[in-house]
Amino acid sequence: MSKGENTRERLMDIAQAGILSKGFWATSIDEIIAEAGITKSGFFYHFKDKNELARALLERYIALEEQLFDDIFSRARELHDDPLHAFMIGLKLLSETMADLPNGHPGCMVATVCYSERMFDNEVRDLNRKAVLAWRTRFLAMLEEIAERYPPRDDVDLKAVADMMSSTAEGGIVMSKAVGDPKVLSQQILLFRSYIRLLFLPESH
Amino acid sequence: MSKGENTRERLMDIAQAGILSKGFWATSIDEIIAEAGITKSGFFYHFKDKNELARALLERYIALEEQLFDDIFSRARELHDDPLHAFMIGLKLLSETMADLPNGHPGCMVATVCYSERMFDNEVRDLNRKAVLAWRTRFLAMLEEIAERYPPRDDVDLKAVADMMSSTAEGGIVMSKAVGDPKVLSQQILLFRSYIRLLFLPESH
DNA sequence: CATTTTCCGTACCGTAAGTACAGTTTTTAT
DNA sequence: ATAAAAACTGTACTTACGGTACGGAAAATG
Repeated sequence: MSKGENTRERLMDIAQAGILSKGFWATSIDEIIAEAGITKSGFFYHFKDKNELARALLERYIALEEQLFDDIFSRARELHDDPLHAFMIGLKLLSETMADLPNGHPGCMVATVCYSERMFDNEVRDLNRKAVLAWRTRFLAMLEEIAERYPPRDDVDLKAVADMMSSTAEGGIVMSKAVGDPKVLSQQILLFRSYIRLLFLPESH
Repeated sequence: MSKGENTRERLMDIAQAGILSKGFWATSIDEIIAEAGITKSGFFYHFKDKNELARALLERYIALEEQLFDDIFSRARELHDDPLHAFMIGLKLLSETMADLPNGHPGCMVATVCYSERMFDNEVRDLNRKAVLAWRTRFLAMLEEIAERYPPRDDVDLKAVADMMSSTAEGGIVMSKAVGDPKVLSQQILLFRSYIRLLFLPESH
């Protein structure tokens, strides 16, 4: 990593920490550059305005999430060949990963953008939309494979069930932040897992 | 309603619309007073600062939500005496109510506060926490009544299931906003309903 | 009719985003 | 070693916003 890239990453780290706890427009550039030990001109050399900072942060965040999902669900598939059981294992791993975050999940950049959408340009909003639709596609593929082998016990739209994974995460993060209890998020993921079990797993009499 | 209260309400209406679409700190006082046709001094007569505006908005929002839940689930109980079926009817009604919102759900003030928590004082954050805990209590009571008659088919913490109602709503709102499709929220509520059915309703062979 | 409530007008302060632009240091390629 | 490109610094400025201070006026109310 070149020196320029290094500084850029550092600025983004500092910005993200502030943004997820205080909100985007409450995190000042002055504050970011003070912590980074750089001047304002230096900041604007890397990002032409705050919107570009937001875009960069969102892109990086989305890529990291994709990586996390890839890691967890491919690991789960290694542990069990059946798509349903692998998915269940993956959800357990995900729940544990979330529970192990020292101060709870810091917040989702996607939700941050949603709750101040008008302040970002079309490019940022579109990036956000595409990330969520990519999650939908990812989980829909898993669910379709599951549904082939295990007929669902309720007439549901699998696309909506795929969205439920993301929705559970987003909702869980908000709830965790609201009540100040990091456990709520992992608990909600486990409840989604419980739903998947009841929806697909045949009753064992 | 006196003239003062009237103006106060109008200011809050304008502020809320801006806040839910742009975020709290992106909605300027100048912008609010311009739309309300009032001066800055007039604004600060009603709210000593923006924090007090946030507190007032949150209080009003929470009260309205409580009213909505009261209406829907008491109406549902009128339609069916059994707690499980009444809950299912209530969820259907809630889903329809959300689907009927012309431009989709405008956003949840509770989530807005969560995603800029450090910018609000303890009073506002505490108000937020209490509202979420009140939702938990409300739905937990319903679920306990259900669980008495219908033994759950999975070993779950009913408190977490109660939280799942709020989590589904919060997550659904974020997802709806992200993909730009108001239907996602009502869809997610119906999936929560599907979970409740599978969790409590005995299999009909 | 007196008083309180509900505002208006104006002037001001500090902070933040962003611009402009010239100059300087540090890397990197040749 | 040196030229060129990359990564900044420094200063000065503009605009917008949150918030304060304070005197006064219109309007509702008892």
